Amino acid sequence: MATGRTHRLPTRSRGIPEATVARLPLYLRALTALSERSVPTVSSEELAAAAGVNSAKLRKDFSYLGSYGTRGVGYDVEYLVYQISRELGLTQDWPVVIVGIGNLGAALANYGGFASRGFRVAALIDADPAMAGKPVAGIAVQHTDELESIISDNGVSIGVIATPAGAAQQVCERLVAAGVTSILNFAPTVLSVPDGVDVRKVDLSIELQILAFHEQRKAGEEAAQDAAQAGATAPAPARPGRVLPDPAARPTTAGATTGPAPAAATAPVTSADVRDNQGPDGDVPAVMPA
Amino acid sequence: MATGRTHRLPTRSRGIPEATVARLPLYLRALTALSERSVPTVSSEELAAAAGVNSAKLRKDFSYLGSYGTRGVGYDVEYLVYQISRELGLTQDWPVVIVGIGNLGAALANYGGFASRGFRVAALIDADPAMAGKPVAGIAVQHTDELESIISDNGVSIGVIATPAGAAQQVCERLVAAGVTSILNFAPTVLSVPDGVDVRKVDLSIELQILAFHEQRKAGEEAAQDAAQAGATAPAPARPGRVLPDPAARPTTAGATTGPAPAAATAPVTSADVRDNQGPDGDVPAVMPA
DNA sequence: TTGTGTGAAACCGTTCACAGCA
DNA sequence: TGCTGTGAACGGTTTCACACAA
Repeated sequence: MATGRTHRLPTRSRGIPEATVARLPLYLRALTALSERSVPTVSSEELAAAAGVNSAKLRKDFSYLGSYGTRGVGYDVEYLVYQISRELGLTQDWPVVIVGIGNLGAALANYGGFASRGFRVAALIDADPAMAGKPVAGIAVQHTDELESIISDNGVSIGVIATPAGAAQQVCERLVAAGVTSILNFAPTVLSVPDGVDVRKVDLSIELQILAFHEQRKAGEEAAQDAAQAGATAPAPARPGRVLPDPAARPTTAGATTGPAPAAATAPVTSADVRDNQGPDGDVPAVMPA
Repeated sequence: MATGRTHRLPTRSRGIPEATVARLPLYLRALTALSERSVPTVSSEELAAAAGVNSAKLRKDFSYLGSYGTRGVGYDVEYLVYQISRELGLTQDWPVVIVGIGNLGAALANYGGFASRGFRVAALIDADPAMAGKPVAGIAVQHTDELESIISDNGVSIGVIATPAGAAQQVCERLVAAGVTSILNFAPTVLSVPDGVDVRKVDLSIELQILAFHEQRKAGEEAAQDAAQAGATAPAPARPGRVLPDPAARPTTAGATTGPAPAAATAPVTSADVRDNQGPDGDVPAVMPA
C-alpha cells in the first residue's frame, strides 16, 4: 500500500525554511542570556558565536523573519527576543502531557526549561496503577484510563511519549484520537501517525551510534596519517577490542536457507506509512540538567 | 577573529554522507527486529516502511555502503545487520562515562539500549560528594575528582554530559583534556570544543519549541482555510490564551538607551569558536523508556 | 566605516526513473 | 518478472561577496 506519493508537506512553513525554524530556539536562548545581562544590542557576529553558528547563516535566517536589525549597528536584543518568541508561538501557553513516568518521564517532568518557554506540564500519565496519585515534580501522576479526558479538558495539543517501545504506538494512537497533533517521541520506535500530526523523535542510542561512527573514523585516520601535523591531542589510550561473534559471510546465491529458522517464510513485516517530519538540518536537541 | 574560513571538516566521511550515517541506526534497529523474527530477507520497500523512510532513499543509502542486495530478491537480513554494524563501528566495545547523575543521568544509566549496541557504561560521575558511592543502575557513582583517571584507565573516548547548564562547559573541557573526543551533550548550552572533537546535542526545550511553531501554524491555517476538505480531525478544543507581558515596541532609532540598565555598554559576549558537527538532516533521536 | 540584508553560486540531499541483473 | 543500483533532475541549505543603509 501507499505506493504513490503520500502527503504533501511543504518544507517551508509560512515562508520560513525548516532549517531556520530549527535554529530559532538556539538564537532565542542566546538572546535571553544577553537580555539577562542587560546587553542592549548584538552584532550578527557576536550572536552567531554565542549560538554556535556562523554569522552569514544567522543573518540569512533573520532575513526570513523581516528586517529587524540596524545596518552598522546590529540587532536590538529585547526586540529580537520578542519577535522570535512570537514566530515560534511561545507568546502563548502550551499545555503538554507526559506519558510514561519512569526514569526519563520523571526527568522530563522535573525539567525547568519548560515553564520559561511557555510550556506547562498539564499532566503526568502512567499505565502502572501503583503510580497513580504519587507526586512527581509536584504533580500527581494519573492513570492511563484518564488520558482522553485529560487531553480534552486541558486543551492539550502536544504530547510527550516516554514509555517503553512496546507501548509507544498504542499511546500515540490514543493521544492522536484525543486531539493531540504534535508528539515528541522518546521511545525507540517509528511511530505511525495520520497526516497533519507532527512527530519529532529523540533517541539516545542513535546519537551514540553516530558518535561511534565518527569515533571509529578518527581511530582509522590516526593510524593512517602520521606525517600530518602533530596535533596537540591528548594521549589516546588503547581501545579494548571486541569483535562481533558472527562475521556472517556473504549469503550464498544458491537459494539455500541462510536464515536460522527456515520456517515462517513471509513474516509480517510491520507496515508503516510513517510521515517523516523531522526537519532537515538534523540538529535540534534538547534537554534538561537534572 | 576567525573572520576567514576556519576548519575544513568534510561533510562526507569516508564517502558516506552524513545524512546516510544518521539513518543507519534506524535501519539497524528495523533489521534487528526482523532478525529476531528469523526473517531471512527484506525488500527495500518493506525495510523502508519499517524504518520510516522511503525506499528510494534507503536504496541510495545502501548503495554508499556497497552492493549488498540481490536484484529481484532483496537484502539478506543477517548480512546487512553485520555490514551496518561494522560501518557504524558497533563491532567494537565503546566504554562511555556519564557525567551528572541527576534525574536525567540516572535515566540514561538505566537505559537498556546501551549494551545491546556495544556501548558500556564505564562510570557514572557526579560533583555532589553525597552521591559518591551510591549505586545507580548497579554502578557506584564516583566523584568528579576522579574524572581524569577514570577516562584514561578505561580508555573512554565518548562522554555524556547530563549536568546543569552552568557546569557543562567546564566538564566538557576536563573530558576533552583527559582524552574524550566525542561528546553527547544534554545540557542546554553551546559547548566550545577544539577541532577534532565531535559534539552532538540533545535539547528537549528546542524540540518542543519546534513543535510549537508547527502547532501554531496549524491553528492559524485552521482558521483561514475552511472550505478545504473536511478533515477527520478530532474536535480541537479551544486553546487557553496567554500573551507575552511586554510586546516590546520597535526600538527607537534615536540612540536612546533602550536597554533597562544603560551601564555595561559592551558586556563580554561569550565568544565561541564552536564547531558545528551535528549532521544535516536533523533527525536523529534516541532514547529510552524508563 | 561598520555591519545588515540579500542576490547568486556552490553544495548537499532527495526524488525520479529506468537500466540491468537474478 | 521483480527489485536493486544509480545517473540525472530537482529542491533546499549554506556560503560567498557585495550593495546599501546608518
